[in-house]
Amino acid sequence: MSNGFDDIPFFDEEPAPRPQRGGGPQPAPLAPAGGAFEAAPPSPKSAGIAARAMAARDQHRVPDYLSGLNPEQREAVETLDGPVLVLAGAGTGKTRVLTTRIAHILASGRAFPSQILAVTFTNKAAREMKERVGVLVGGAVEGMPWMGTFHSIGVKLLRRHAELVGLKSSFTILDTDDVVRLIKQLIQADGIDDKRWPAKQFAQMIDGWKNKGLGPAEIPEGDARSFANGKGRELYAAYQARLMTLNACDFGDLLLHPIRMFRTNPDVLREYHDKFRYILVDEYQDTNTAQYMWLRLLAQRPKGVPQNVCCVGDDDQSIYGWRGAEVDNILRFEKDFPGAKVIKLERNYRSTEHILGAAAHLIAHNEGRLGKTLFTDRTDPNDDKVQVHAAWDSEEEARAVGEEIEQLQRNQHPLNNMAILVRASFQMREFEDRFVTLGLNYRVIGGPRFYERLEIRDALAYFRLVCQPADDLAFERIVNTPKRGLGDTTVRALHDYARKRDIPMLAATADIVETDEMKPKPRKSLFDVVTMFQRWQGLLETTPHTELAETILEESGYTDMWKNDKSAEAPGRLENLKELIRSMEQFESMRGFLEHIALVMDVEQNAELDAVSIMTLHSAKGLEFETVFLPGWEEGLFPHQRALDEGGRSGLEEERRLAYVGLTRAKRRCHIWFVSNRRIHGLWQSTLPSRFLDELPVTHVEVSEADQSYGGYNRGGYGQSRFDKQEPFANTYSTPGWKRAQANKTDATRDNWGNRSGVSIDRIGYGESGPKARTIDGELIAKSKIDEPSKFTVGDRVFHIKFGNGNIAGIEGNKLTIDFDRAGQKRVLDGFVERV
DNA sequence: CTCGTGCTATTTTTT
DNA sequence: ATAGCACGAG
Repeated sequence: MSNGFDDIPFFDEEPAPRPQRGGGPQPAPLAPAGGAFEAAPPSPKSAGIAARAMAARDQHRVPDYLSGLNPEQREAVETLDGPVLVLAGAGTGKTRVLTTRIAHILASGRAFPSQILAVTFTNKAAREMKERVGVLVGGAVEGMPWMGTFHSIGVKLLRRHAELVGLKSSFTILDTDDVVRLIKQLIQADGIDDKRWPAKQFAQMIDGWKNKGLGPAEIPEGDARSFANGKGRELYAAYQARLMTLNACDFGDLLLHPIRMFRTNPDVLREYHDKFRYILVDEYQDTNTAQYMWLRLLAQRPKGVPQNVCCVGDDDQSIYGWRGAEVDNILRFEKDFPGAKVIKLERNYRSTEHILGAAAHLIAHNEGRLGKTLFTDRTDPNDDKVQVHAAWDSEEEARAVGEEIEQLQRNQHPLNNMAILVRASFQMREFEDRFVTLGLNYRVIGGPRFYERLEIRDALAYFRLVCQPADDLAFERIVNTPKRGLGDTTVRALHDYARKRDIPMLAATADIVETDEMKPKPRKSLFDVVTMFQRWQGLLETTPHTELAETILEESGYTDMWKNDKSAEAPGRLENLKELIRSMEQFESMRGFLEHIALVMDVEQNAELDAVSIMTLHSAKGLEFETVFLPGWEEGLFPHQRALDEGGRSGLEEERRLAYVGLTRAKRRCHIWFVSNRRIHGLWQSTLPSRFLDELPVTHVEVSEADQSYGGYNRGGYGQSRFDKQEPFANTYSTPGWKRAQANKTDATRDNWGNRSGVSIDRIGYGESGPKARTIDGELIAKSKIDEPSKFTVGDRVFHIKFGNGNIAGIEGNKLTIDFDRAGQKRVLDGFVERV
């Protein structure tokens, strides 16, 4: 009680009032040394850390939690005053720095837990950070109310100040599905053809604008015109207006409303300036413009007051440009925050030198980097090089990977330490099929998510409507689910009635059943609906929420609907509904539960099972595995054709960063695969090895010729031994396609058929000239394919290695449509056929 | 209103 | 190939 802090509970969300509250420059150290910790409740762990930290400081010794850090990490942790940018390469201990920094701020008494704003992108990252800070500090995370995702913090701000942006504090959060349905209504209401102008596309446009921080008035004229015959802007405005009447926010609003609120209410902003003494941002390279504006508003300080902002990120791992992330944010940090200290973490603790060497050499092909080079001291002659494998087709690829995994398994490697990282999710199927046959456990990460399932969304709509009678989207979703004979006509009538009177649809329904506007049948159904909801609302405060949830699903006939459903998935859906109820148990109320899942759409996986992970490269960011398999390194798939077409050079660079992310996930072993034939959209396409293979350094990479046991590509895994019979095609590397790849590699403008011979297998992945960086020819290749006149003409008789002889039926750039004698009509790349 | 057929799109994903 | 969706018939 002596220092004035003792009465402030350590875990308290709001330790204010603080001595110097009320604006103006703030002295740097807030609490007297030890204040925060002595005020802690009797938690042995936190007291222990605190005591140790303090003791250590008194003795001029390094506190325990700092002692394991390398000098750069320590600098990043200990530079508490002023802006800091930590450029943390993959596997350099980024999370450790962040969490230790928080612990250090707390231990040195610089701030209370509630005065630290720590932002992440995903709930998973937030969860991990909380856990790890908890380990360091001992439970104090409970008292860190401002650690979370941009969105969850946004919600928190908005719930407090909703009225400042014209919302009520009870606003609902709409997810993508709701948004699309709402927009569709608006498009139709406007008499616009919703076939030509899909709601989904417009939802994405709005999302894009919001990512840039643009309201309806601020969007570029061109954008506004490009949708629905120039009605883009009006539609956007109408959408925002509709959200207001619904008292709802979409995800973008969770960022934009706080920004607007801060801009129009400087006094409120100042309150948060006083509050947040330290700001930390994870994965800074992924921030979009709106998040950037949000952050800058909060980070501002009066002149002379240090901006204690610490952003951690890696420009080389920026893989979300396509959804609005601005790498530029990280590149210009020093300009935005003058006097910033930039600390590079380049010492890698994760991977072997071969893996790092390969990754570093690959990423060096990108321009516009801040430039880091990962290194490790750890060199072990037993470490494998990165292995590149070729397979005939994707089926063989899956088979070979399966074999490799079984081999590792026989050598006592847990499946949990292995992952298959694909570029696109359609690639997963083949692996799954194969693993099912082999009886190999696997888990798919990031597939369709629990809360996005139909039955879950339906059930949630019921719950939402009970808690929020004004939630019209929920109403419309379930009013005729299960079927109650309420069709489009009825719902539209309700909708109109509600809009005219400016009341929610449920209320409108309650009104309308009192009248004779409806025919008897729908009227009866509507009456039942209204009665049910009134009953449930009455139970809301009195009945335990899980029990109420069950009641709702029973009484509404929703569970019966699935019980009577004969389809194969019905039992699973019922199971999911049970799971849903179970997951509600850990929440205090139905409202609390709904709030949680609006933001946290994922559900934790069963960690006990020993299984291989299968996921996309995107969802692999931040993870690590002993052994990583990277299949599908082929032109068109990886780098993806669309990234090339739509993103040009920067698209290619983002793909390359993705490759970098993939490689750096591996701790000890990394296997890359490419195939010669892949089925894309149902038809077989011949494929070229990815240009990224050319960009790997010879010193760290080894080409494994497909082993006999795999049936080898030159053994004719497919189509028997056609290869063996065709003289010129002794192996994949002397096919026309491969030759063309070689030709392209050295000179993209060269004749695609540059008939060069003598290409040996040693050349795969790198030229004889060794690992020197080459110019990036992605755009040239992409363009040349379209612009160049084809070497073929319609009607030509051609031979294809897989499909045999046929006649050309059509030509589109380098893609030929061919009527094959035996295989029927196919589309193939011109590089894979020869005139006969 | 419901069911069945035909057409289209098909990278990556969080909140 | 295939799944999801929209439209038209019953």
